Amino acid sequence: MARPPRKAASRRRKGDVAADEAVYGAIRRAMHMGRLSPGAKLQEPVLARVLKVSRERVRKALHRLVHEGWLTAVPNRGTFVPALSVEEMRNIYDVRSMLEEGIVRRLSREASSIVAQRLRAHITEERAATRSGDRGRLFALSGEFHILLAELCGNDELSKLLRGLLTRSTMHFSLAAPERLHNCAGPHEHGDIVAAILDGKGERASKLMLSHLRGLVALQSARPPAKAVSLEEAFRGISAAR
Amino acid sequence: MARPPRKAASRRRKGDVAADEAVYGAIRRAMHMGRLSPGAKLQEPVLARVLKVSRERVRKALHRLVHEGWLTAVPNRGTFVPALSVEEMRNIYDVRSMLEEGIVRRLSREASSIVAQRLRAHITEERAATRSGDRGRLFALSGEFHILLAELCGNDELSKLLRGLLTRSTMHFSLAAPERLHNCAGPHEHGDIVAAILDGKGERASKLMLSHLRGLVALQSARPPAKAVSLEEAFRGISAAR
DNA sequence: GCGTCAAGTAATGTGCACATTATGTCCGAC
DNA sequence: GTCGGACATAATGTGCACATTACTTGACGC
Repeated sequence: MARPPRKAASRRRKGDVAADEAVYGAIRRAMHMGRLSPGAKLQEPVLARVLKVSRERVRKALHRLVHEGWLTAVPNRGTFVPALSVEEMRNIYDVRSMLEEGIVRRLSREASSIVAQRLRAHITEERAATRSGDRGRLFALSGEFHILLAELCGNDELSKLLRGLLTRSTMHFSLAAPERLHNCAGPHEHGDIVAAILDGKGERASKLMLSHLRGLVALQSARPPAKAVSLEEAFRGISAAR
Repeated sequence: MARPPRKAASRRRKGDVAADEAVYGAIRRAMHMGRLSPGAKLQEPVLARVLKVSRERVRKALHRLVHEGWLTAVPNRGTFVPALSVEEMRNIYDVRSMLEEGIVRRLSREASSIVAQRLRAHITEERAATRSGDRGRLFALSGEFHILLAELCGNDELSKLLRGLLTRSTMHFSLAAPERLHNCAGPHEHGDIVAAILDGKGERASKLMLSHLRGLVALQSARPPAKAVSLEEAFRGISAAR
């Protein structure tokens, strides 16, 4: 016979796959909002108490974040927010350059009407966000532009890879300059790239994208001195309830 | 006071970070040797018994492998060897093309004498392995060639990314055609690419690499019907002891 | 006064027991 | 004979208790 239940069916949900995602998202949000300074230590008991979940769930989320490159783990020491050197950052943008150069080249070669429509719609949204001064929206749109380009290639591997690189890039913007309006130099640069793509000018689009990315690297030079705050403060208003 | 030890210092090693790596490597080796067919289910209790480790350690290794793309996890179902579709494979090679095209272009532009030396040494090794008929060595060298190119660029992010893509590519060679001599069409193709790089012919090197990668995709067309074996047989001779 | 070392404390790491879920099997009804 | 459902079994998922390690505080010796 089957083992008799002891605690008589606790009210916990069945799948609970959403709980992992919630914890993961909460930590990710805190980083994206610039609440965690580079070098900060993410203690499991504290996070478990703040997010109202078990320590094992926090551990799992931290492991995932470490594996994705968001955090750095030191054995028997803990998990930390990485303080990326300028060289690491430059490397990320180098890889992005290679991929995104290929992306705009391909899109310039074979841009369908659907692609053109989605690109133009995105630029329109960016301009609207700029006019209305919606900082958060523009920040998100600026990043999504690069994701959109990758997705329009129809290659899932490509999208996934670039998404990882981009999140790590934009994280540094959040950490370095949360007060900045947007992570990309301006919507008009995106507009120029789109125009070149839709004109079939692959070379020009490629060059514009490369200089655009170079501009982003330059923006990262000045980094504020990163004030340290407690985890309780960092996660104020952020929960795993979602 | 501190909690008194109960079992009086078991003989387990201190760090035990090597144990995780050993389990991870054992599973990875089994896949690389073509012992696990696509669709095979990796059961935690079986692996724990075969590899002589705890189930939690197996779980951790499986989670890592899933996150790296080697395995696929279905909630409450288990972990499986993915049966990659031809489209997924084509996507991987597409991304590889973008990255490796940029790599050879860069190396052609700024190839130092050290780079030249290492490239020539690698080609020499490949030729020696071909002459002596050492299948395993040649197989490994063929893959490492692409890794070497990435590493010579001096970009850690690039190396790491390409390594992930390449292992997934070569895994399919192992799964699809373990009896094949090498995963690349031949060492002479690698030699031609190196020659073009060292001559500073970026365009030619780029075109050679692209056709080389296209050739690899073509090799994958014929896939044998994947006979199913038990995990005990698959891991015969493979242990976590290393 | 300063460096060194030892004990306490709180973190991380891990094995275990239990709950939950899916799968396979058998029996019965139609 | 086949379809449907309930039960048994074995897997996965998770919280908990404990071991181990690192850091901190304090005292002692030089």
